[in-house]
Amino acid sequence: MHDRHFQELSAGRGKRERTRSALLDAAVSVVAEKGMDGAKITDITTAAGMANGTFYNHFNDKDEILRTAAYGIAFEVSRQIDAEMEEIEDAAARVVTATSRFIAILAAAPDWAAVLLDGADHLPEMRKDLYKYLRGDIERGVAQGKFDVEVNTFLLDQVVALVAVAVRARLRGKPDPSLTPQVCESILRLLGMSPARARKACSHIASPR
Amino acid sequence: MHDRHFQELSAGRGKRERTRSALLDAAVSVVAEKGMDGAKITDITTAAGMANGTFYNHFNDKDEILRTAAYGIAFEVSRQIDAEMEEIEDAAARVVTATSRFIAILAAAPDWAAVLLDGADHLPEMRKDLYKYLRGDIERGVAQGKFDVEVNTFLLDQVVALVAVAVRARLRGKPDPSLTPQVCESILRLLGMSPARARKACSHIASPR
Amino acid sequence: MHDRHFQELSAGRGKRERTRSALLDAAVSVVAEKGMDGAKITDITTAAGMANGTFYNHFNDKDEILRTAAYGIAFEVSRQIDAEMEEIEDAAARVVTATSRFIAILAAAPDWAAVLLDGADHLPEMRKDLYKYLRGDIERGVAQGKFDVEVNTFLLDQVVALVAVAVRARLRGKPDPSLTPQVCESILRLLGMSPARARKACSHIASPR
Amino acid sequence: MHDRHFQELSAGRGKRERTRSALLDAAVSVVAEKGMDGAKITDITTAAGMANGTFYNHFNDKDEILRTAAYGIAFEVSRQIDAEMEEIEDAAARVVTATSRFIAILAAAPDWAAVLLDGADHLPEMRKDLYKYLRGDIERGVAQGKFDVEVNTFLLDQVVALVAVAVRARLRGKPDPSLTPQVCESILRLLGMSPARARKACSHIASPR
DNA sequence: GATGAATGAGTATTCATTCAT
DNA sequence: AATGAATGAATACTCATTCAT
Repeated sequence: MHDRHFQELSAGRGKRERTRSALLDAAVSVVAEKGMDGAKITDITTAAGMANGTFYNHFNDKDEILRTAAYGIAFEVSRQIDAEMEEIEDAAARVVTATSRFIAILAAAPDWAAVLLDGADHLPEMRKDLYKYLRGDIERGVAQGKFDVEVNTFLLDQVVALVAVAVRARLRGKPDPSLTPQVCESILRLLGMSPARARKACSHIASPR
Repeated sequence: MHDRHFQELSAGRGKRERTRSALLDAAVSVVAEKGMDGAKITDITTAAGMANGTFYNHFNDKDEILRTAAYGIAFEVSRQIDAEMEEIEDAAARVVTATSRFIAILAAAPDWAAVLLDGADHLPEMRKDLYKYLRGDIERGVAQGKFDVEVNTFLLDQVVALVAVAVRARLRGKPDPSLTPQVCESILRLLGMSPARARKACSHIASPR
Repeated sequence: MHDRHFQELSAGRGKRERTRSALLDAAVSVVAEKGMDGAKITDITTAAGMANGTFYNHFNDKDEILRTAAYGIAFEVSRQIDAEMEEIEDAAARVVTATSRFIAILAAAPDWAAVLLDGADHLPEMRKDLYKYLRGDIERGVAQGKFDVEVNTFLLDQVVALVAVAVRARLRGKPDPSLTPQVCESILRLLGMSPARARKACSHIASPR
Repeated sequence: MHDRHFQELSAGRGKRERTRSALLDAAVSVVAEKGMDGAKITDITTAAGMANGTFYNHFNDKDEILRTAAYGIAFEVSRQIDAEMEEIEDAAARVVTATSRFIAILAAAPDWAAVLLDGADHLPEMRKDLYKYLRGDIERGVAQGKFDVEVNTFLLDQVVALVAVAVRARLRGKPDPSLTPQVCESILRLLGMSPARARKACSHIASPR
């Protein structure tokens, strides 16, 4: 959520940790601007206000810092969403909440969005964790009789793809309050809810900002 | 559908055309292997069995050849699908046919799939054409009372994303006959059909290979 | 004096000669535009409306065509000047006439000027012929008691340099009627005439155009 | 005056400066050997005993290093000549001294001569500074009644051309003690002095080496 | 002879990575 | 640990020249 997420995490820890975190934060902002392929080591160290050689005191190569940054962000986003979902029982509500919160968080932190979207392509392992949560909620919905769908990896891929479309649209254009409800409805339809119930389940969402 | 698609198109034409086509075919196979960013001019000319300088007799830069290749493939795929859809009136059947044929064609020509998937990211104009067809069929379905959905760009993005997920899954794993029906069902659900009708509309599909 | 000087020379001769001449004329205009270093074989053949391979049926390399073109032009310019000087006896008048005619001819044929100026740098042998004429006139002037100077190669270099400065100035700027008289005066001064006599000897010149 | 002029200037300064200077010195010697057009980045770094990539840590392109080198040399030459001219009042003596010192300096540093001669063609701005000094001295001579000439850019071009001829001659052949007096006389004649006075004003010059 | 496609050596430039200070 | 200069492999692109048709 913050431009200096990693530095905040390492506050109080040793100098080494702080330097490392500054590089991670710099990497995030550079990737947001230029993409993972376009990000150069020099861009990152410059953004961090350091000499380029410093990079290699903390990371072995570009891949390592990008992976670390992407995982760090994915972890933080998961953490935030988890926290807000603790008390929600209804599976449809859980899916809707997770989706809308996910979009809201990334809308508020476009740099993170860029890193996660780019990371999803370049770092296939990253999806796995995400899938665990998602699968749980969907299976819960099937058990509750709310969803009518076969739960498999391919389904999860589809759901994630829809969320990604929404995030990308959110990044690209100006805020559109109907975007989040739309994609939530789509997901619920995908999971087997009728259009009417899907709409109802999404009616209370306010798209962020 | 063939590894030498462009060469076949140019068979009988002059030497210049044949060389150009050989480069296009080489580009396709290189992109399939390394992606658009990873494809180097040298890779392409080597794959085509030519000197690197020859490339520049036919294209100005990587972008030009990749764009040409991607459009050429998109055109051919569209042509094939179009031909098969001429007589289908029912919008749901049209969507299902287009989707399943699209997946089938790309499953049989994985190199093409790679180029189109990569091209969809790098060549935004390429989506536009695709969208025109798609939008027509979906609007027809709404008019027919089959679909219950607001037709906008964001919706088209979602549908395309689902198809892309299917193609990617198809490329990645071994053939799974349930994959195409699954994604067709998902799309129909997205468009507002009930799970039951969606399933029925997809029941006759045989996933390719 | 003409854009197609070499073609005119070869008119009536065989096809081979005409093609060769077309290349020479093309070379002249390309060199005028881009300089000797900047002129590419392709530029020349394109300007001549031929395929690039044709070039090598007539010349071994770029150097050869440029040298041939430069010599051809130098020869033609010499010829014209010579013709006009036949009857002039007075050495000062000869020098003034040769200089002013030289400038006038090149002012009327800027392409030739570019080739000769560029050629003077790249083709040191070219100067030799020029020097023979010049030396004769200057020695005549010394014999006539008009000039007061030691005639050596270095002196000729100086005279030629002054002429070149005038031609360059003529090419660069808009016509200035005082330019030719000025440089003629300079040359006569260099050769040992008093400012007053030098001026008088140049007073009748009209700078070209 | 030295083969390592730039390195001497930067002696004692940081490593960065020293490397940069080594490249400048290398550039000077490469240009002396092959000319500005013929000088390749690789030639320069090789001559400096460095990897080619190092070049780009210090200069953006060939133009930048050549311009820097040419200006650096022009500055040093100007500085040396200026120092020796401070107390000379007589305009003719100033012109003669500047000219003969200029030739002497470049005769002792042929690499510099090559760079300045080439630079005069490629870097038109470089002439401007030179012209300022020259114009001042000539106008002074006119005011003193020593020179009889109209002072304009074209005149300066002529004077500079004569000096350049002398430098080139000096570079080409073996030392000729009469060369410098000769060109000085020529210049004074050009400026309107009589052959006799011109000769006298140059009589004391000893051509270098 | 003319053609023009193919060639490949030559050159500039970028950038991840190393390493002496 | 931090620095930042140096490195050199990788890559795009140009263009004189060759040669089969």
